[in-house]
This record gives sequence, structure tokens and C-alpha cells, in this order.
Amino acid sequence: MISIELIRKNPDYVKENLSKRDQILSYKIDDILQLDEERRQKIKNLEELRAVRNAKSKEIGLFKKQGQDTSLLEEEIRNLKDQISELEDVVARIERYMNDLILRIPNLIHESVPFGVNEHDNIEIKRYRDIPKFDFEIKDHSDLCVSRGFIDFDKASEISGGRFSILRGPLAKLERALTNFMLDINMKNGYEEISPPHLVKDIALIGTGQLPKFKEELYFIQEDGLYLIPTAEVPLVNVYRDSILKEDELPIYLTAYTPCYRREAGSHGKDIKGLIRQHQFDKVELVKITHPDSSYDELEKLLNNAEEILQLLELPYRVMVLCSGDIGFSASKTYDIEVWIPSQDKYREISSCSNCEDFQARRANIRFKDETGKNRFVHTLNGSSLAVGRTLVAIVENYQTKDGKIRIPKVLKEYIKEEYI
RNA sequence: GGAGAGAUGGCUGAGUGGUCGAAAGCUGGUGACUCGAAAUCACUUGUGGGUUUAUAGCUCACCGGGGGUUCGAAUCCCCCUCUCUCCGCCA
Repeated sequence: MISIELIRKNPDYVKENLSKRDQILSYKIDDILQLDEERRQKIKNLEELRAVRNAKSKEIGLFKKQGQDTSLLEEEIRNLKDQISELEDVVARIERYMNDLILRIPNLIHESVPFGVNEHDNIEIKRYRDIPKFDFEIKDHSDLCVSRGFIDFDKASEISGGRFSILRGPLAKLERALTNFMLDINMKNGYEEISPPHLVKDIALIGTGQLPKFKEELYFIQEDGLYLIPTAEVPLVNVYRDSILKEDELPIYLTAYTPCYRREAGSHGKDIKGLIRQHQFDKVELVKITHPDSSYDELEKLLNNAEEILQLLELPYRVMVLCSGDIGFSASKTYDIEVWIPSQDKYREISSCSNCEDFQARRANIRFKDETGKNRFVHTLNGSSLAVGRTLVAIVENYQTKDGKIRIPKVLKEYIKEEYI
């Protein structure tokens, strides 16, 4: 969440910044300011009363020791009690309301983020490798894989419904190879491999920003009050929740492979065919916990780490800076990596690398002790090493041959012995 | 799922109604000693909020979470969560 001190001290700056995302947010800032004012006033009253009560109670203790009568003092305090508990209720109510409001305010945007309304205003900053030319009629990954018996969408929808898939034989193996390949590269780049829980409590999702605002995107297990993770970012960032790190522990690099579960509410009709948009997909994730001073350098490095995977797989891609209107709720700045999908004749998102600055750190209460001994919030970053399912799509389509086979990228040779599948 | 034990500051661990924000030890910090270091000694070392120009002072809250009893709760009562041990079940 945004710092309330910052809202209080510089409301105009906050409003101006948030209005780059959405004009309506500035009204909410006004609401928060008003509540904050009220809250502080009430707290002041409350604490004065409590101070009086505490002093008198202390006196009673002393008097009783001396065997003196204290009934008068006790009566005085009894009169305070109702006022105190009434004020306590008021303060608690204001704080709950204020908290709920502020948890729904998105992060402030970094100054280098371009202004824009939607995804069309994102800016391309880099392109890697020429798009492939085919001297035959290409197939999309879905047709190709179904015809080869590598994917069974029909059976999957019978078992689980739409947007699920069954990968078979060589394609299932290719998926596993990709996961291992990404994890191995990430470990080479200094990331610690984590195997996290896939079911988490609401506090974890509040910590990373999916809750309270995006509940409808999440699968929820009613009986146990647990959510299926929409990304490994959630458990990874929460590994350090409620902790005070030593400055020399930073930066921390984590990587994890997990399935990701998303309801895709509001995506009706989008990417109906194929593996592009599924309710369940595998992803290898990168998370960094860093010092605030170095988080933007770390973001560049994180992006490079994700790009390296595509470069090694020899897949054409481009890098986009997301504009202010398209950037995610928790992020201050985001790069998307888009891979070339021949059948769609366009680039599609395959990784998203973000610096959340201290937005998640505040929510998850992740701090470090700086050299002066002061506790400060860390910065958190996350990025897809790559979304495995979409990488699979990109490989199938970009590496397809005239006779409907798929060439295995060179770097995967140590995971898959065949030349083609 | 059944039976029992427990949850206290960065860590270990005292504390069963009043001067306890909390003993003691460890860790960390500062200083003394030393050429320097170790050892030793002295002092010091929690978090968040309110007020404030202030990292000063004053003040409030916090001893797993929530509620209650009381003038007063780490301490008593109720509920919940989590951890540990044993039994059962189970990949």
C-alpha cells in the first residue's frame, strides 16, 4: 500500500501520480485524508482518557498498600470507562474502513513510466531476433499438437471444463524439460530454488496485492479458507513477511516453479483456443527482495535474466515498457516480454517483470535494519522466468516443420535426447 | 480425528492481579583497557501509533489472535489459530 504519511504530507503529488492510472483515484485519496484526520483526532482524545485512567489506577495500587480507602478513585475511573470503550470502538471502526480503502489503492508509478490509457500505449524498447519465415502453410500450436496426439482438449474439458488441457507424451516431457531448464539457468544466476505451498491464506494475498481487490480472479476453498495461488510470487514474497532483515542479507533472489490457478473472470471469449489462456498453467517465477536504493538496477537485471531464457531458446521476442494505464496494481514499473507467435502473426506476453518498490513490503511488513539502525521497508520485485505454457506454444509454433514435427531447441538437448518430436 | 503440553523481546528463558515493556543469559551497539585484537569491565540494545521542527521529550498500545472479568491483566475466564508429543488415518 501507499504510505499514509506520504498521502498526508503530499496529497497533491499522490493524486497527480495516481491520476495517470485512473482519474477517479484522487477522490479516494480525499476520503482517506478525511478519515485520517478524524482518526488522529479521536486517538488523541482516547489517549488522554487512557492516560488519566492509568495514572489513577496506579494511585489505587499505592493507596491500597497503605491501607487507605480508594472507593472514590474507583468511582472516578468507572465514569471514564464508558467514554474510553466508546472511543475505542469509533477508532477501530475508522481504522477498519480506512484500511479497506487504502488496500484498494494501487501503487504509485515510477517517473520513467510513460503515460498511456491502455495496452496500445505501451512502448517497445527492444526487439530480439528476426521473426521466422516459413516456406509452407503453418499450423497453430493447438491444431498441430492435437493432430499429433500431444494435447487432448476434449478429454480435459470433460474432466475439468473449459480452459484446461491434457498434455501427453513428448509434449508433457517438453514441458518438464522447460521447467528444469529455466530453474537451472536461474540457479546459475544466483537464485535460490524454493518449493512453496500452492494454497495460501488471505493475508498472503493481501501482502502481494491480489486481495482485497481481485478476489474474483482467485480459486477459493471455502471449507479451509484457503486460496490457490495465481502465481508463485505470492508464497515467495511472503517467505519474508513480518521480518526485519539485516542489510547485508539483501538482495535476496528466489525462484520457484509452481502451477498457477486463475479463474480468468472477465476473459470470456479471449484466447478460447489452445494453451494461451488456461485456468491452470505452469510458471517459473523470479522474486527479489532488495535494498530500496538498488531496486531499479535489480529490475534491469531481472529482465535480463528472463530474456536470457528466450535468447537461449532462440525465440524472437520484444520488450515493452507498460504505460501508466496498463501497469498492474502492485507495480511501480513493469516490463513485459512478448514472444513471437507465428499463427497469430503477433507478439504475445510471456513474461512480466515488475518493481513493486515498497508497496508489497508495507502490506507484508518486510523490513530491513539500515546502517543507522532504523527499520525501513525493502523493495520487492517479481518476474516470470517465463510462463511455461506459453513458452511451449512459442516453441511448437516457431520450431514446427513442414511435416508437422517440432524441432527441439539446442539448449534442451540435455533434457530431451531427440532432435524432433 | 482422539488425548495431552505449549505460544513472552533478534534468540534462550523467568514472570499467576499493581512501580512489568517485562528478570537473567546470549546476540547486537557504544566506551574503557590494548600498538591492534581476543578476553575482561562499564553502559546500552523491542515494535507500532499520537503529539512535535525533532532520530529530544511527553504519551498510548503491543507478552500468538479475538472477546470478557477488574479501578488495574503477560498473569484470571471464554473462543480461535498455530506448534510439539502420543494414538488413529494416510501420499
